[in-house]
Amino acid sequence: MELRRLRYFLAVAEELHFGRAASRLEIAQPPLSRQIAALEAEIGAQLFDRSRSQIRKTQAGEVLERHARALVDRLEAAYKETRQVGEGGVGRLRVAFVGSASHGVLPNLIKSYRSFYPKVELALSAMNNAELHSALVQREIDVAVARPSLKDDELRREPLAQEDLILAIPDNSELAERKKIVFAELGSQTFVLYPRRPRPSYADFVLSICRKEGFEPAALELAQDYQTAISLVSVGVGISVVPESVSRTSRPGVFFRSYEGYNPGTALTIHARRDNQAAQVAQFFDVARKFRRGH
Amino acid sequence: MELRRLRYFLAVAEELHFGRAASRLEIAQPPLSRQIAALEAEIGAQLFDRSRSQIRKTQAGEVLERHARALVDRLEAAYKETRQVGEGGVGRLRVAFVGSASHGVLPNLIKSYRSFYPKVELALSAMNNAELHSALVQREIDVAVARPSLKDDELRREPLAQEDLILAIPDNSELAERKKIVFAELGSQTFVLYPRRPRPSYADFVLSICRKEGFEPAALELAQDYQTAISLVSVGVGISVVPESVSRTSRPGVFFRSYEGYNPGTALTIHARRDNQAAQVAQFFDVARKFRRGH
DNA sequence: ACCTCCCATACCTTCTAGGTCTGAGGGAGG
DNA sequence: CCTCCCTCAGACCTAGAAGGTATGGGAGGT
Repeated sequence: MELRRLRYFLAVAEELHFGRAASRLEIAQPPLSRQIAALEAEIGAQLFDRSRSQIRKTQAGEVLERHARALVDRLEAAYKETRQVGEGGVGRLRVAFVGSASHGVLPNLIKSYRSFYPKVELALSAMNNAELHSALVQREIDVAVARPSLKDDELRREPLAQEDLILAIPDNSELAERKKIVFAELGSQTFVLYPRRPRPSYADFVLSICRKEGFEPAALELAQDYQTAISLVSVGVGISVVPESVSRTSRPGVFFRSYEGYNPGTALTIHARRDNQAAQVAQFFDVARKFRRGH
Repeated sequence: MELRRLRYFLAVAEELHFGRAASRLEIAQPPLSRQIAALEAEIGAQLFDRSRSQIRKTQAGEVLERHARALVDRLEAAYKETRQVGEGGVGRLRVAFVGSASHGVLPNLIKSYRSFYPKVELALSAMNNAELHSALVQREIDVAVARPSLKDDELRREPLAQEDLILAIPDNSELAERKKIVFAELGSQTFVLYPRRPRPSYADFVLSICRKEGFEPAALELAQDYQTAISLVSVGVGISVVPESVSRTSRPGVFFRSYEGYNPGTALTIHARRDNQAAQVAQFFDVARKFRRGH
């Protein structure tokens, strides 16, 4: 059951002449005769009629020829496809990102990657930082775009973007009327934040700004993710501290306003398992690097 | 591009463990590692991630696995089908016969063969002796049923049936009224015969009976084949000498009558090229032999 | 009857796959 | 933190399969 014999068989089936088939295969004629004989023994059927000067295929030979041709072609195609997947030109890349990344540079990065590698199927999903980390560890995703980053020595990381913080304010809030907003004066507001675990969380980060500005928020409201948080703001539950890029998408019921005061900004970082050697991942990182330079 | 490597690859892909895969393949582990490495080099893509204690397939590995499984299965199926065709259980058998054989033992022989080898596809066609011969030589058919036989040392032959001759008479002929018909008294009749070439032909054979009975027919009418001849009889053109078995099928306008006089009978013989070693042919001859004994 | 063509056999050579031993590297447990 | 163990890979040798050359035998053609 070796493919060499099928290839030899096909050569003979096409030439109907052992000598010519052998020279086409660049071997001598006797080894070819032996290989065909061995194939016939292995299959248990005569493949050629050699009784005359002109040899011809038997019925069994005709049947095998059809199959063999399809098999050899298909094997070649399989090798080719496998190689292409290995090189990263085709395949699949599973990317997950924090919800608040979906308005800034990420969509452009995705577009850019897609134009470089149009045959790579992208599986996109939104998660919070904790879910991103576990999905990476479980190998459910290949690339995670986290804010600001995930702490794990198993992961390689690459900064993607740095941006200022701004406030998201309900449009019925008196804050919306003010000309300028000073962060230190927000002590009486309700702050919409995300879950505090795992630490250090984005919530801790925001609270550290409050502390720096000299107050603890009067009230907190926790949302599971960015989408929920911005919805709570839009219905007037409270204000939220968000990356500047989300203001590019306007949303009914929500005003975005910059503020005066401590603004450490926030970063987006892309992550992948160090042991994920897939070409698609390396290429995603390459595109991200180029993208950041151009930005 | 050798199949062995694909089989090895599949074993590793299933076990995800070189040692276990090797023992399943009944080889040692190092040769297996080398073959997989060689396969990866040949394809030009990493197939397994070996960075951790637990091996895992890469994307390329997943792609190749699907293809490889299908390929190995299909090759096995191809070998099996080829073997079966070689053994004659399945395949194709092209049988041609003289038109006058289609009413006697031949239909029963065909039925019998079909019940023994239901998976052999039978291609049946009717020809005259000359066409049978050339079709056999050209390998357009595998088996020829001729009357009485074909003279060619390239052919093996086997008698199938022997039967008496009878007369086919138009129903408006005065002969149809007679109680008994004496062949020697048919000198004034028009005889419907077949072409005289190639010699010796059935026409020569019938004329030799006339000569033996002491006359030359008053007139001859030539038809290309049996079906045409019997049609000419049915419209009153003349009488014809035919094998007894054709009388089993009644035909409007034609009476079949036996006669008194020289009746050498006529034989059906099956033929095949000596160099046609196909199992289906041998099996057809076997069935014919059995059939003749039972008859 | 001889020649020619073509496939098969005999015998030798070469190369590839398999075996054994061993080392390197990571993970787990003391 | 060190050690042991597990697993894969490299070095080296062996064996077996595939390839090469020389030659024989059978069929067709002249």
